[in-house]
Formats: sequence, C-alpha cells, structure tokens
Amino acid sequence: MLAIGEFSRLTHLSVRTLRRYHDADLLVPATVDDTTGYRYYSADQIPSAQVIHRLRQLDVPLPDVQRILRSSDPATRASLVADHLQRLESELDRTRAAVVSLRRLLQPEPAPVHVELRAVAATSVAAVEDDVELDDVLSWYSGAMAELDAAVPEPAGAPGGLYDNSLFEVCQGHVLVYRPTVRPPSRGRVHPVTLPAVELAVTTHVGEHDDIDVTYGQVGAWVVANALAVAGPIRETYLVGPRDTPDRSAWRTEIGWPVFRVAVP
Amino acid sequence: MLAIGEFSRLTHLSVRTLRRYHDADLLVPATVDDTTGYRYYSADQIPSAQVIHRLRQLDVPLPDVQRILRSSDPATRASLVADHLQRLESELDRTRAAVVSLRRLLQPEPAPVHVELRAVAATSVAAVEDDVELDDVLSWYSGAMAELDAAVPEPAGAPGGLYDNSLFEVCQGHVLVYRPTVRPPSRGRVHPVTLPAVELAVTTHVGEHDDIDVTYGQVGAWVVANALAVAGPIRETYLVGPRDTPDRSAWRTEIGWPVFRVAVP
DNA sequence: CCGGGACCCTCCCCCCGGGAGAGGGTGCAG
DNA sequence: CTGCACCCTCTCCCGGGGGGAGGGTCCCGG
Repeated sequence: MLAIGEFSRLTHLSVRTLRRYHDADLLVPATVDDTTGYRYYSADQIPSAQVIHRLRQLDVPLPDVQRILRSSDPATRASLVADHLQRLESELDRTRAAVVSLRRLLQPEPAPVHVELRAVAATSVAAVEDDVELDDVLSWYSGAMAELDAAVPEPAGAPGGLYDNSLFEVCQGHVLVYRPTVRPPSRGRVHPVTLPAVELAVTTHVGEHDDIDVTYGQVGAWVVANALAVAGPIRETYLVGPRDTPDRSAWRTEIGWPVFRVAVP
Repeated sequence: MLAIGEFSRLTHLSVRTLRRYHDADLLVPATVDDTTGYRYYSADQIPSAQVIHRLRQLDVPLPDVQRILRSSDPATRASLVADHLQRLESELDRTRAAVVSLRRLLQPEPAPVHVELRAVAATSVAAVEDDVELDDVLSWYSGAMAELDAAVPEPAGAPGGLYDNSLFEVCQGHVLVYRPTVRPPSRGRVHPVTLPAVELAVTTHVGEHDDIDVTYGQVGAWVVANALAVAGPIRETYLVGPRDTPDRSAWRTEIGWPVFRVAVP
C-alpha cells in the first residue's frame, strides 16, 4: 500500500491531481482510511495512472478518460481513443489553416479586394434546405450537395448556397444549397425554389475557405463604406470548387451580400 | 461607425468576446458614448479583429496577442508570432510522443520488465552538476554533456546522470551528469566527483525517452513489491544513445534506483 | 512516552478564455 | 407613444489545474 505522496512520485502525477481524480471517480485509491481519510494506492494502480496521464497529455476530457478506462472491451477502448485522435487531427488542420491565414493577414500589403454591386434576377433552382448548427454545416453541405448532384443531371450554372446571418451570430441558422436548372425536380429533400431578385455586393474569394472570413470582413467594410445595409441571407456561389479541381489555389467562391441603400441625410 | 452587434457580424467574434477584448485593452472601440456606454467601432478595425481572431485560434494568450498587435515593427511582430509557432510545434511533438506511448500502454500485453538488484561500487567520475528546473533539464543536459565530452577524451564507460527526486516532485532539483574516467579533470564546470557505492534496482529502458516514466513506474512497482525503499537520487546510464546511433529503437537507457531493504515485521 | 517534522486531510480562491442569464437603459420605426 | 431590437453592467459557470490556510496523523529518534 502506497500513501498518496509515494504514488505521486511513482506516477509523476501531482498529489492535488490524484485527489481530484479520486473525487472524479477516475482513479479511486485501493483503500481509504475511514477515520483519517488517508488515501492508499496499490502498486498495480500505476498502469491506470499512466494511461490517464497520457490521455490527459492528449487533452482528452476527464469524462472521456473515464469512459475509456471503464470500457473493458479493448475494441471499444481503441475506437474511443481513435475518435479522440481524429479530433486532434482535425484540430491540427484548423491550426494549420489559421497559420496560413495569419501569415496572409500580417503581410504588410494585404491584397485589396474588388467589390461590385450587381443586380441579380429571380432564379429558379433545385434546392435542399434545413436549419443547421454551424459545426455541422460542412457535413450537412456535402450530403445535401451529393443529393442535389444526383437529382439535377443537367445544371444550368454553378452551385451555390444561402446562409442565414444567424448562423454566424448564434451558430445556428437556416441554410439552403442549390443548383440552378430549367426544370427543378422534386425528389427526396430536393425541391424547387425561386430565389428572389436582389441587389448584391459581390466579390470573389480565391483559394480554400480557411480564411474566407477575411474576405467577408472586406466585403463588410466595403458595404459600410458605401452606406449600404445588409438585407437577407448571404449568398455564396461555387464557381470553382473541389469538384472541379483538387488545386485549392484555383478555387473561386463568389460571395454576395444582399444590400439596400441606406438613406443618408 | 458600427454598433457592437454589426461589428460582431462582420468579424465573427461574439459580442461578449468583443466586450472582453475592450476590457482587456486589446481592441478598443473607436468611440464610446460617455452617457450610454455604447461601443462604436470603425470599419478599419476589422483587420485588427481578424488578426486577433487568428491568433486566438492558435491559442496565443491574450497578453501575447496584445504584444503582437502593439508592436509596430513588422520584424518584432513576425518574431513574436514565430515564437508561438515554435511553441505549437513542440507541443505537437509532445502530442505525437503521447500518442506513441499511449498505444504501447494500451497493448493488451505490455512487455514485462526485468528488474534486478545490483551492488555498485563507488566510482570516480568527471561531472557537471547544477540545480535545474524540470523544463530546462533537456537543454541543460545537452550543454553539460558537450562540456563533459570536450573535457574527457578517454572515457572509461557509458555516461550517466543522477537526478534528484525533488525534480519530479516540485519540478526543480539537483542534477548531475558524468562520464567515468580514470583521472577526472577539473576544467570549467567539469570537476571530479566520487559517486558513492549503492545498491541499485536496475532495469533497461528501450527506445526513446518519451515514455520513460512508464518504465519508472514499473521499477517503482517492483521496488514496492520487494519491500524496498528509495534512498537518494535516481541514476540513469546511457548505454546507447543519440550519440551512438540515430536509430531510436536501438537506444538503451539503464535506470537505477538506489534502494535499501525495509524491515518487514 | 513524547516531541517534532513530514505527511495527509478539507476547504476556498485564483488562473484562462469564454458562455449564460439577470436586470435595466437606448434607439428607432410604425 | 409604444414595442422591440439592441446595448449596458453584473454575477455565476465551465474545465483542469495551482496555491495556500488551517488542522489532523504517522513515525522516528531521543
């Protein structure tokens, strides 16, 4: 039987942390003295402590650590760990993207953006729409677009999407993706929609979408500078995307903000 | 002039977060209405907000973000950013190491470790020693070892180190690295030391040091199981190390815990 | 058998960067 | 003038730990 201090030395976990793990039911001492409250650990708890240590180094949240330790089945365990590694991987992707974008932002002379005003007529499209969480947009998008592709064999233009403003404000909102076509079908989630005529502040974002918010910001600054106000969901048109070329620097996304002129006194 | 809500939409930073950044003097609104307290931002603050956003995505602490934004000189700014990227890189290394080690730990049958008791005679060595922070051990080690190598042309055995227990407890302690040699010189930090005779619980750690604490734990369990107690600093002997071969799986580190027999009633 | 020091206990506050909500004041348009 | 969206400040919460206060316990040496 090891007192908490000895166990701490053997596992390189601090005494405080061991006590917290006990409180969290994560690593319960082999014995606890009823009267004194002293915790006593057995030597065969060392491996558990080390697994916990490693998982925490990987930023696995304590509840997940608990689930991993509790699962007796090695397969379940492996899949839980794999899940987390997946998360780490995607986080790494985001980090990489942020680094690239930061480098661009910190360039002394950021490329100026062309924004123009364009009147767009009402368009008849085949669409899939839903209320979506911001985090789920990407996966929802790929599913919806696949369904659209299947339902619209002869599209009459580049695909696009309408994104509710609330998506960026409260991370949840209405999203609609579409392909323009002469005779929009109705099949599954796909149904005909007529996009209303609007006046758009339009610019084109070059490259992948990691730093598309920078372009958004530039459009926003332009809109404000020109005494306009935003009316309705943001439109994106995917002129060149992953379906067209794997070369990300060739991608072109048209960003359109519906605007109306604000009366200036 | 943009109210906080509009600015929030343009920058994809939440209203609450913008207020916090104001409180932290990180992103001060262009104007604040004295009577109402309303914050008003100007459109040219959007780039700053976006830089902050990117830096936060990279987990740069707010004070560092402030330093980066404040520094007008692009070179200083670039170096501050580079520093943080360096930190991210080393964190990534640690993550990779933890993944490898975790995989080893979760193997159904972890390789059992041979621990044996060995009496070691007093040894005359050339040594460099100091009180070191745990975080600095690696860099201190390489410096000390380089100095030792220069001062001991004909070593009489593998190099090693003595690591105070407090290093693992309070992350700060006495460290001594040595090379055994017949006639230890005294030059610079290098000086003769006679390592005392001890009885060691010895095992050999295979491979790189990322998961050496697992081996430590196994030694610890063995020591406890054999009714021994630890007396004095831990000894490591670098039988095969980076100086010998770049093949990490070939590295061999002998771990020795000075022990004495505990009276068992 | 006692004293002292190392060890252990619980409890509370702090850190960071953010989210949630209460409770109340403002700006603007119908 | 009234309603509603917007804004303000304030307090509390999270996770995963660190620091310290204040008090009990173990054990070894004298």
